[in-house]
Amino acid sequence: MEDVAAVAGVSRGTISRALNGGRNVSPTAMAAIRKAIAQTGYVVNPHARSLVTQRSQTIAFILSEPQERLFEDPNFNILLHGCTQALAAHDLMLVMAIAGSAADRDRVGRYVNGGHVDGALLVSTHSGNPIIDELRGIPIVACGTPLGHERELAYVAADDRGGARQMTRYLRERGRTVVATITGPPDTPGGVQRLAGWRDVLGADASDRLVAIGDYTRDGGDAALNRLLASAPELDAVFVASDLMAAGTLAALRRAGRRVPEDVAVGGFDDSPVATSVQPALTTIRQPLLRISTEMVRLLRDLIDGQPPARVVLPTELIRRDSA
Amino acid sequence: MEDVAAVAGVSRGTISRALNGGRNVSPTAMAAIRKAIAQTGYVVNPHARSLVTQRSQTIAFILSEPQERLFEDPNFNILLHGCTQALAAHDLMLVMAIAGSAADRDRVGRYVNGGHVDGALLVSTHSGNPIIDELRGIPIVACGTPLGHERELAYVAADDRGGARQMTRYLRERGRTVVATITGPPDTPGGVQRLAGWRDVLGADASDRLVAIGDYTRDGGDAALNRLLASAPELDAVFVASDLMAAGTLAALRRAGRRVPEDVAVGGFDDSPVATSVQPALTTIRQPLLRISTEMVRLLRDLIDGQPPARVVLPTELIRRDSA
DNA sequence: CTGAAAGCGCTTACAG
DNA sequence: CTGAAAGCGCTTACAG
Repeated sequence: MEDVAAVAGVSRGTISRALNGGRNVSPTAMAAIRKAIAQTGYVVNPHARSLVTQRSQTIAFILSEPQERLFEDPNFNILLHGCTQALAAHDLMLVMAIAGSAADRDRVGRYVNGGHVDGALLVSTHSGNPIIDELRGIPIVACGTPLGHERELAYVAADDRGGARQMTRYLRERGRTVVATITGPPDTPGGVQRLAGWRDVLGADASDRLVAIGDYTRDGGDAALNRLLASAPELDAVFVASDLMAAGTLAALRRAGRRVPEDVAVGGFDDSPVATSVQPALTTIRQPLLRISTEMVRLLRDLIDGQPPARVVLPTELIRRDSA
Repeated sequence: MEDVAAVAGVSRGTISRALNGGRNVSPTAMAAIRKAIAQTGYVVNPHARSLVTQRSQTIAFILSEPQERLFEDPNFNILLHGCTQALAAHDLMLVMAIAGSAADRDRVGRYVNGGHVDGALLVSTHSGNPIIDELRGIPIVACGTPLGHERELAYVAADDRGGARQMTRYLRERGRTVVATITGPPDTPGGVQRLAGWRDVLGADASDRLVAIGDYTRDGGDAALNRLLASAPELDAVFVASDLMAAGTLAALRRAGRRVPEDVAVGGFDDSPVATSVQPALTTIRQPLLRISTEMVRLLRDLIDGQPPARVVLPTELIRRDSA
């Protein structure tokens, strides 16, 4: 910077002003500085800048899943990609923070609280998320309803309940009479709300026999369907709370000799890449993940700018394919 | 830090020494400092530290794919996860950098050259990668052979050619006589080397009729198989250079009324999650992605420590499932 | 083993 | 519009 100042014939203070918005810099000085920067190949030292501004221009993307399962979830990719791009548009960088184990949480907590980042995007499905309590004073936006923290935390979520209603209604409209469901884990917002949406539509027909609890994995979906086949063998439709589980369901139905959709209609949730990779392709509920990403970033920036935490719930969309 | 010094009754210099390895700090001082830190809740300011050490303790994970296709590739997840964890083990953080467009490359180049990171992990399949030239003087380790930069760059790769040989040999040993292949793009190491491995085994039988060029996408695999069906309708086996393409191949074969593996055996490459999600499950070549991740991090740390660039090639493994 | 001091490279009131 | 100066919070020879 000293060199640039010398070449441009101005003081370092003026260089700094030119670099930061150009307020109070004469056109002449501006031009000289520009030329001097090009000539010297100068780049600002981010640490020196951060030291005084107290801003790092980076955001933590915290993955707080005990099993680190999110890494197998195709939704995660879209979210990560979306957030990275949305942040980049504002010249913010994303740093990955995996907080699976207690030790990880500790490390991530120290990192985040240590002033490395200006805020955090929190991605986790389970409630009672222990990392939240370790993050003190830093702006946070959660992805999905943060069960148990709805009040304090900003978050962006898809309309899980509404989406579940859409799908269940669709299955009934197609003439299905016994619509079972495979849920997500009961300690996840999707697990709770997608089940609630199903109940909304079935009303008095929502018997417990028709409910199997899944775990958002393919194998879990497979196993859950087998349980349903035992408790409600007459079922002719299943609303499965995630596409990945629905893929397992499809396999289980095949083994059981039930055709999809002829014998059993299967409706998924997510519209993740697996939806089109399985056979038959899944009729499902699309979560607007890209939109969720950009909204998360918007909310986080607002938070950093001192605005109060906000919540955004985004509508879902029914995608018709072959499984129902 | 001033506060801690006051509470512990020592100078800031001593605190700093205690924080950085504890060299030349008496046990008494050490204990007092520890207590003072706990009492005050002190955390070091990373920017101040980086300003003097010239180290940021963070590494860029650069995704340099024109189409940003890597985000749809399940291999990518494993790699990202593996790298994040391997870095975490050394208290290094990973920052995502997407360099798809020219504008992105510019941004990432400025970021990386600006001293934000201590090194970079470069993930990209295509050669002639323009970002490489923008990264000056910073330690880099590439994932996969960086075509055109093999000499200067450190990299970690799976043994593509050897793996292709394994698979082709396997198909022949199973009694298949006309083994076609669907390749990756010719400007990617996998595209080149997996084809070479196939040629190694087929020798004089490696007719161009049996080769279709793919693009590592599902649809590309589908289309490529259709071309093979036209140029070599008698084929009874296909070695497909990626599992994702193999998934497309399976779909195309189904439409063509050819049974897998009875009529046509299909061998994939990667052992990515799709391999087990398709029907029939893919016989494939496993790339040791986790191992690749840890090796990349090891090499990068060595590089940062001033050692010369090294190359590591890791063996692959044949995974037998149902498609061949 | 310890403290005083210089210095890392910026930004930002402040006075002009 | 501009420059001189203070200060951001650390680390690291240096002298003791």
